[in-house]
Amino acid sequence: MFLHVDPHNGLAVYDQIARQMKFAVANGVVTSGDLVPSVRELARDLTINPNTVARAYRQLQDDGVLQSVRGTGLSVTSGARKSCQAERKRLIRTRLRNVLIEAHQSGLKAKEIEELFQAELKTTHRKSR
Amino acid sequence: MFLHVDPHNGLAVYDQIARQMKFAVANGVVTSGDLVPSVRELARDLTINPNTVARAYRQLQDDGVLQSVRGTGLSVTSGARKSCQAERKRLIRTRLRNVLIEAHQSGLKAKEIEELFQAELKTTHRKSR
Amino acid sequence: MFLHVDPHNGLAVYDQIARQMKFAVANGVVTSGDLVPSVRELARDLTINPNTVARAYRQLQDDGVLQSVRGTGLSVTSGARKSCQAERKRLIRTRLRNVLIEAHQSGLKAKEIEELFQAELKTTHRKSR
Amino acid sequence: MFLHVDPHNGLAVYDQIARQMKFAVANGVVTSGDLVPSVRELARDLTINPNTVARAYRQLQDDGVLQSVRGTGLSVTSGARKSCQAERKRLIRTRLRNVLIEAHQSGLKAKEIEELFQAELKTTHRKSR
DNA sequence: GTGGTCTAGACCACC
DNA sequence: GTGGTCTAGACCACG
Repeated sequence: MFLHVDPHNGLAVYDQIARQMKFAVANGVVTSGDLVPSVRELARDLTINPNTVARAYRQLQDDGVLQSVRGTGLSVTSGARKSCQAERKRLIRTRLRNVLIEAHQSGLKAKEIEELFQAELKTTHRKSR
Repeated sequence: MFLHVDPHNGLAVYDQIARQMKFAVANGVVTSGDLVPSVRELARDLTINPNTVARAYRQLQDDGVLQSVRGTGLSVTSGARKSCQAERKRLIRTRLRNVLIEAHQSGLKAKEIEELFQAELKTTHRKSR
Repeated sequence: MFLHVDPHNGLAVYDQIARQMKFAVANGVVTSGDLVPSVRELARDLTINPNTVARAYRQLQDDGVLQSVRGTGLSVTSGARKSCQAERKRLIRTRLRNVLIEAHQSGLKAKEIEELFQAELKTTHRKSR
Repeated sequence: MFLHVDPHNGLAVYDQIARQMKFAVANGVVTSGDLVPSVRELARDLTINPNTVARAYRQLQDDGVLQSVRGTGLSVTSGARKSCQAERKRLIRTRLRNVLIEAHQSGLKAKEIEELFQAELKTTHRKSR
């Protein structure tokens, strides 16, 4: 199973599940039509409360990532991959903007923040060429 | 007064106060030895409960930014500016790294993320020459 | 329950709770992963206000002794025992030094203070063989 | 002037004055019959509120260390030195006992606490032979 | 059920 | 006037 959860990390457990599921969809780990694990099964695997899994799945349905297949379970929707990738990129852009805004307010010059960026970029993307 | 607060911000009010105060210290808006507004005065100005202000100030004491002067009020500690600036920079670096890590995991190439960065940098730092 | 509190103690109630909790952790009365009593339960047992307990627990979180498990309660962190023991020993050494410094300034000779020490040691450690 | 005061040190300012005065009396820095500085003068020297000095002097009168000399000021009482020395010794004994009690509760063996004591004693009393 | 936050109002010691 | 502590009661998100 590609999901793992940490009750100590500050983020709500249901949110961790939803995010990781979207991540998995965006990266093609699960694709359109795939059935996701049942609420009970996933709850057992992660040793968490089934209500929590149900809540995560409900949110994923609200976000159009999952759809219920009557009598069978929940499956990944057809347009899910594209929308998850788009949401992901949007999210990253927003967070990047927020960091830059704060950096600006802190008095960091464009040059300084760019140096920081290049340094971090090297460490995070070093193997991605 | 240099502080303003939004109860619908998602962030706890006491935390907003503490952060903005550290920000003000880092930028020299208030300097070592200055008395910060009294608990009651600030609570009145922000129309919030004095306990909430007190909690923010208590946290700032725990963080070594403020110190109590008995019967007089709370003053900014001597080393506060440097430590606040350092904390601020550290915070920004960490957040920047987190965004880049997530971008990397999302499959964005170094080139793509750099384009995003340059675009956002222009909008946030346009007036900082 | 291993906690008891005296409102007339001079020490703040929330501080008494925090200290005794650290004490309990240091001595292994509660160990890593254990859930501490809930805020409401402990408040009821000690017949004090839940906010006071919450404040004690918040401080213990700040000190890295407790961590919150969302929707479940507060648990003792993994490294807590060692850090609590270390803090405890450090505290005792400091207080001992302060007493000796004051004794020295008061003009007590090493011999006199040692007699005092031996006398008190007998009464406090008589059963510790 | 042999008195100095720190508003940041946690202890009440009036208490700092009273303690230091008793200390000075115990050590013979000021002796029976000596006039202590007037409230106004001392307040000016320490740049603190005269009320605070007055409170310290009032407590010293209550403790029998100072007495008012009509139209002249406050002088050190005749038995002050002995009583201050006695109080000082009593205070030290109490604090020493408290440290030992806590050490005992922390599980330190008599041998360990004695080692700590001897080590600290060397550093504090090294020049007092 | 759990903790987290906030409000309201009270009392204290200190300057 | 100042901060520090405590009580009481409310609302929220989470599991």
